[in-house]
Amino acid sequence: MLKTHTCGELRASDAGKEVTLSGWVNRRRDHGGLIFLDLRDRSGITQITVSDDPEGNPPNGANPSSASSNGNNCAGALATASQVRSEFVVQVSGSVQKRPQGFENAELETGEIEVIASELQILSEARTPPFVLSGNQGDEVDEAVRLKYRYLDLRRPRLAANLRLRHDIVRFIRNFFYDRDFLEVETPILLKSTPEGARDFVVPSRIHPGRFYALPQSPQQMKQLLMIAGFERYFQIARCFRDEDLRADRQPEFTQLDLEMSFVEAADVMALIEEMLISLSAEVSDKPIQNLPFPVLTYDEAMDKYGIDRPDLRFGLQLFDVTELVRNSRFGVFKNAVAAGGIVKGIRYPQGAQLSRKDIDDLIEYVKPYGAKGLAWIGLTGDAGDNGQYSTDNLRSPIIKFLSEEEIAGLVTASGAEKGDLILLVADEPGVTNPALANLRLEIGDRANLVDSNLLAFCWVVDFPLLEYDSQEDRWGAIHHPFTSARDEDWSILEERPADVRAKAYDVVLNGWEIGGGSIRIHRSNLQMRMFQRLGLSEKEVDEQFGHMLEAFQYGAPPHGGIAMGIERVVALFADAQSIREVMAFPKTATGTDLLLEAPSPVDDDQLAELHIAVRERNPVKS
RNA sequence: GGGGGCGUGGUGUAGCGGUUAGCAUAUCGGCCUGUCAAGCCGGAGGUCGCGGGUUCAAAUCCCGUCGCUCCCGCCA
Repeated sequence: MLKTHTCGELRASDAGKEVTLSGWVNRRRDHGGLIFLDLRDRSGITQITVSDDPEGNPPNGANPSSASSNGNNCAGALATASQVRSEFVVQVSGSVQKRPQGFENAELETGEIEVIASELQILSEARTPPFVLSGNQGDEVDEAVRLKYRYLDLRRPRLAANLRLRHDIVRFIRNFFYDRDFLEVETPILLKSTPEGARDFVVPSRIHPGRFYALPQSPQQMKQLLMIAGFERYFQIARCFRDEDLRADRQPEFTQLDLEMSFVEAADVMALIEEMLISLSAEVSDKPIQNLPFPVLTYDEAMDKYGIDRPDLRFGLQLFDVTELVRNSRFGVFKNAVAAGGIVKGIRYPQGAQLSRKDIDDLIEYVKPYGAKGLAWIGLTGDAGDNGQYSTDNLRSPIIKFLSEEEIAGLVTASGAEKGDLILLVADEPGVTNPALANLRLEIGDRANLVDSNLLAFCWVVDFPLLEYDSQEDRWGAIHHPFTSARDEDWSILEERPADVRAKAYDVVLNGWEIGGGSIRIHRSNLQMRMFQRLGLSEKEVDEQFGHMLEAFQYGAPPHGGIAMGIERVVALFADAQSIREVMAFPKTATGTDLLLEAPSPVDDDQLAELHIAVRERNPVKS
């Protein structure tokens, strides 16, 4: 070994030891005849002190010792140290010394000691890095630069800590399921394309011209087949691929904790995952869990109170519904929206009544991407009268003149607003009103500083609808996936009232991020067939695409269900990262490129020919 | 597919119609024995993403394009 100790382990109790360390030069502080090197390896940083004085010099020249030579090479080490630059890889031998009193560094684990170098050897020189790797300055650097030099970015303490945290989390998860008798099984990466769900990444077959494999969006079918195979408890840390547009929390390839269990009901899977998440949180985080056991919301409750199926419960500000109150309002925006089948909901902005017109306009702009045409707003600038009601004098609002006293009173009551608060309202179809207010709620939480970032607010969302109508394709589609079972009592209305069928599905949410979702599956082939038909697949299509599943269900399929959790999202939440890229070693950009490898890239014509592929130019050059 | 933001020495930024394109940091050289964002002195480094246009004059205004990013659609 080129080192006897790591750069993170030496303490005052090691004083006097002769050690050899190897690592990267984090920083150099050159005082001429005295040079300090901060030597970094993955375990930490140790200060190396290099001078031409082999005894190690007391501070401030209080006791200048003679430059006696005792056979080591301090002068050589000093000369080498003056050559050394940031990120050089060096090997140092020397003696561990307690630092002189007053010169300890409390910032460093090893800050009580320093290594007085007797030998210093450059193992590898380094070009000047494109950005500063020590400290946190690199956080400000353009992400494109960081991605191109990802191997340098990963030397930075924050990124390195994120990957270590990810390792700790995955190790914890594996051990948790090993201990509970789960079998870890690897499933294929080369699978079969199916039309349901996300767009597939596709791999051409050389041996079978014109045919393609698909990369797994998740190992869904394989894990169900493993249940039919009798394994009863399966899990896998599985790589998944989805060819869809990306976001801060979505990458084209990502990792799931995928698991499946036989002879269970939803409550069994939920209890197990809840236990896992509770102990995982205790293991890797100092933050307390806000509510135990995890609150369970139905989908309808979540949409009603938060406008979204993944509510951030770290703060209140529930939405309120005033559709009935304003159904016959003189205010046309409300009345017309309701008449058109829409809803009118709102949210309270605590102490928002005095926001500037610009701030309010910003909120209106904020809501527009979600389709809302605007925000109606009422500021409670003054006090309520003796009767508890607000008069026009004590309100600030462009719409007040359109509202009756009853409507104003009703709005104030429904919102729970008090003096100084601002009421914000959206009137539109539910598919616009809810997302607009849900995101507005987050924005208000942020602006009004209502979010306690030191909390872990887990919750379950259950009773999802099984199906949703796809107006573009004019058919019903599975919200979760086509193997999800309806609740037993709802099978009878699958054909007649598909919108009302609830699924045996459950999502687990942490601080407003959906970190996992699962369901109890259909395990009987006749019900699965009914489901496929409900989704509008012809018998031929079912046979071609899912025939193997239906056939498998005919050979003794146990009742089963499971869940999948997004590892990157979990790690990002525990790491306080804004993007899952921050917890991946080599992530791709928002357009799916790899700036380090420069992928995707063209391939040789020969290679294409072998795969029976012809590339069609997107914009043919006109000759 | 759509919308917003950003793009100026290596990095982070100021400048937003006429500047010698400023600052910080990194970098290079010199001095320096107690620093830990070391300090002090000095130097080098920019065709302002790219292309086109407007103008006497463009980093600055306009159009296009490329890249990064956030969001909508999409993501069972």
